[in-house]
Order: sequence, then structure tokens, then C-alpha cells
Amino acid sequence: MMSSRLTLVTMDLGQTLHRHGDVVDQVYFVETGFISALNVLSDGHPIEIALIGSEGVAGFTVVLGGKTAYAETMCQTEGRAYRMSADGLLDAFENAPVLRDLLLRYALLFQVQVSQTAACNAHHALEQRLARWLLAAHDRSRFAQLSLTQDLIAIMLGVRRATVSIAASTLQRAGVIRYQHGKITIVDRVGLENAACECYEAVSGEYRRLFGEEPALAID
Amino acid sequence: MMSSRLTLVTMDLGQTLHRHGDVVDQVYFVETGFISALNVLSDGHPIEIALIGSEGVAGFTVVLGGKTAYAETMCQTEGRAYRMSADGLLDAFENAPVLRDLLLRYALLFQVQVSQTAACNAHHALEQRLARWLLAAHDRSRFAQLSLTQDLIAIMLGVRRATVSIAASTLQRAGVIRYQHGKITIVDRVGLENAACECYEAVSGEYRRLFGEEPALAID
DNA sequence: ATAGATGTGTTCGCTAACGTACAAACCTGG
DNA sequence: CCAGGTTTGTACGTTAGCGAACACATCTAT
Repeated sequence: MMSSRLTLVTMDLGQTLHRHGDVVDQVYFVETGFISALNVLSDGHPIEIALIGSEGVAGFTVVLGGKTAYAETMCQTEGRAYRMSADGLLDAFENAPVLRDLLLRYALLFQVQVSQTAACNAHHALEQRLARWLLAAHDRSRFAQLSLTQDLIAIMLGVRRATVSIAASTLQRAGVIRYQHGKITIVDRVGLENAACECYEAVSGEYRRLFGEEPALAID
Repeated sequence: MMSSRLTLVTMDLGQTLHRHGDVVDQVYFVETGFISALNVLSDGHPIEIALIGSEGVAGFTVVLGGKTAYAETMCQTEGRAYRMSADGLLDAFENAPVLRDLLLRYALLFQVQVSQTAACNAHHALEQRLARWLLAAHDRSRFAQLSLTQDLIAIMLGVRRATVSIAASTLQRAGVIRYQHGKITIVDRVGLENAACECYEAVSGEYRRLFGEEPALAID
């Protein structure tokens, strides 16, 4: 069906795919890399509400009836995605029951992520939140080394860079990560899991429940 | 269709409709009163992620493919709701396109609420959050007086009761609300709107966008 | 090799909210 | 109308994270 054709596109670091309020006319099935979904407050402060990797679709809210984007989506890594027109997705949603069910289940997983983030923002210390975030990013990137500045992470988590710096130093001193000028390496995955709050496990457990017990990759 | 029959039931204050992890076999179309959707952390601390009033359905996540409840739902007021079996809802979802679209749009509105709450928890001061919450509760209750203890509100907002007490005193001294032993009266609705963070308006704006410009009642 | 840009570590004082605790006010039932 | 439970006000010291600022480290381009 012509309208539901997929085009493989490259995503650049920092590229915004959907802006708040704009009409969503393209959606992106992530292949490699990952995307942040952000809620932007009126003072311009963005805060991350969920991560989207190869398990998900940036712009899926069109199938729920949202013509315009509420959350912004922004690439956090270079990567590739299959782009499809929003009309094409709606078409597939109507006519391909299997895809429809997958999209609905993904909408639920997304909601769980956002919900857990709301709880996490209210209750958990930054060091745990940072560990959670790194795990989620690691799951969605096939590499142990990520190109991420503390500045960027601070924006995602809605805190000051200085606060991230302190928490990251602690994790580094504990030997679970290593930091070098915009590149962060996960040294001890298990140690990182222990440093994270329950939110990581809560979301990845829900992922397994919704999408099967033997996932290709764990997902927070 | 027999399976999608609606039964009018009364909801009691404090009644839990869905517990985390339990199978959802009934859903509730709220008629009067309102319900909190809560994310419960493993240490037992609940935190509210959204309010559900007559605009919504407690348990709607079944249509997204969630057999068990992730969020808990709990009645915050006495009220009435039309109960339907989850199977009945799924049936209607499949066979009644208009209802299906409504449910999907509601799922989107719910997501917006949760997303805004995540941002709000990260960035806004308690006094603003309290004002937002009271507005949302007021919208969903036809009464200016609500039966709510500070203790309950504190749990919903994920803070200490003492913190709520201070913020509520400030609002009371400013003449926008009045408090008397478990009953809170909205005295100055506009004043309360001014005291609230942008999140109230962000969500109610999205409600209008999704469900029409002349709503029966404003919704946060 | 070096200058400029980018990224990180750390300091200062400050504030909102924390945990704990206790007293006062208020309702309700006997 | 009084006793006991419920609800609210407020106090104490503590703490995580804030805003601003600055020094230092590390990359990159010329």
C-alpha cells in the first residue's frame, strides 16, 4: 500500500523529530539509537518523560487520535529509523490487526514509562535516577560506550549539570561507569543495576509482560 | 449485547477499584465524583499520576492490551459510576467505532495528564501543585466544598502532610480556599487558578483540543 | 603546537522539603 | 457535655538540590 511505505532514514544527534503543537505527519520506527520524549514547560524547560528505542515508535500518538504532538521527540544518539507517513500508520492501524495490537500495547508500555517517571521524579534521589537512565539508554544502544554529555543528561533529568556531575563522580568512583569528555562507558552493568531505583526494573518487567519473556534486549 | 451491559454502582470514599497486578475484570465509567490513578512504589508509597472524573474510564488500559492493572485506582469521593465488564468493553471497542475513538482519545488525554504530572513533580513548588490538584478535583466534583483531609492530599502529591499544611495555610490566608477539619472549600476559583502552575491549563487545554471547545465541565 | 571551544569538578550560600515530634483545635458518640 | 479519635498547626535540626560562578581538563582545528 503506497501510503504506508517505509523509508530508512538516518537520525542525527540532537535532531528534533516532533515539536510540541506541530502536526505529526511522519512517524519513526527506531532501528538503532534512541530518542527522548520530552514534555516542554512554558518557560522552555524540557524534561524527559520516556525513552524510545527499537521497541517503539516516535509519533505513535497519532493512532490515539492526536493530530498534533504533545511531547517533543529528540534523537539522543545517531541512529537509523524507518520513517512512515502518519496517514500510512493510521491506514495500517485500521487494516492490520496485528500491527494495531502491537501499537496499542506499545502505547501502554509508554504510559507505564511515563507513570513510573512521574513517581521517580517525586521520590528518588538523583544518583538512582541517573543510574536508571543510563541503564535505559544502554539497553537501547548496542554499545557500552555512549556519547552523552552531563549537560544533556542534566536536561533530560530536569536537574543542574553540577548535580549530575556529583552523582556521576560517585558512580565513577564506585567503578560502575567511566566518563571522559562526552563519552560515558558502562563498566559494571550489575553495579549500575544495584545503584538504580526500582523504576528500571518496574518498567522492564512490564515490557517483558507485554512483549514476551525473552526480549531481544531488555528495555526499561 | 449482554456482555457490555452497564450497571450503576455507588463508589465509596477510599474504595480501591483496581489493585496493581490484579486482573482488570471490571471498568468504571465515572458519573459523579472522582478517582485517583496511583503508581505504587515497592516500598508501598503511592503517588498520584492522574485524576479520573466523568470525562474518563477507570480501567481503560484493558483496551490497550493490559490484562492486569499497572496503576491502582481509588475513589477520592463518594460517587456513582457505570460498571462494565472488561470483556464488554473490549467487545464494544471492537464493534463500536465511535466508542473506540473516544477511548483512544481518552487514553491520549490520560497520557498527557501523566506526562504533565511527571514534569510538575520535577519542577514545581508544592503550593502550585496543591492549587493545580484542587482545581482538578473541583472540576470533577460539582461542589465547591470537598471532603478531603490534608493527609490524603499529601499522599496523592507524594509529600509530607506538614508540607501540605503550610501550603494550604498560605492559600487560606490569601483567601482562595477555606479549611475546616476534613472539608475544604474553594472560595476564589480565579485566585486558585493564579496560584496554580501552568500544568492545570496545559492539561485542560489539551482536553478541549481533544474533546471539543465547549466542555460540560473544565478538566485538568 | 597552540588557541579556542567544549566538557567536567567543585565551591559558595540558599531554600524547599524532609523526618520527627508534639500541641492545639475540632468533631462525634456515649 | 465530655472523652477519645481525627485533623491541623507548628517547631526542630537535617538534607538534597538550587543558582551562580570559576577553575581545570580535554578535545579539535588551524
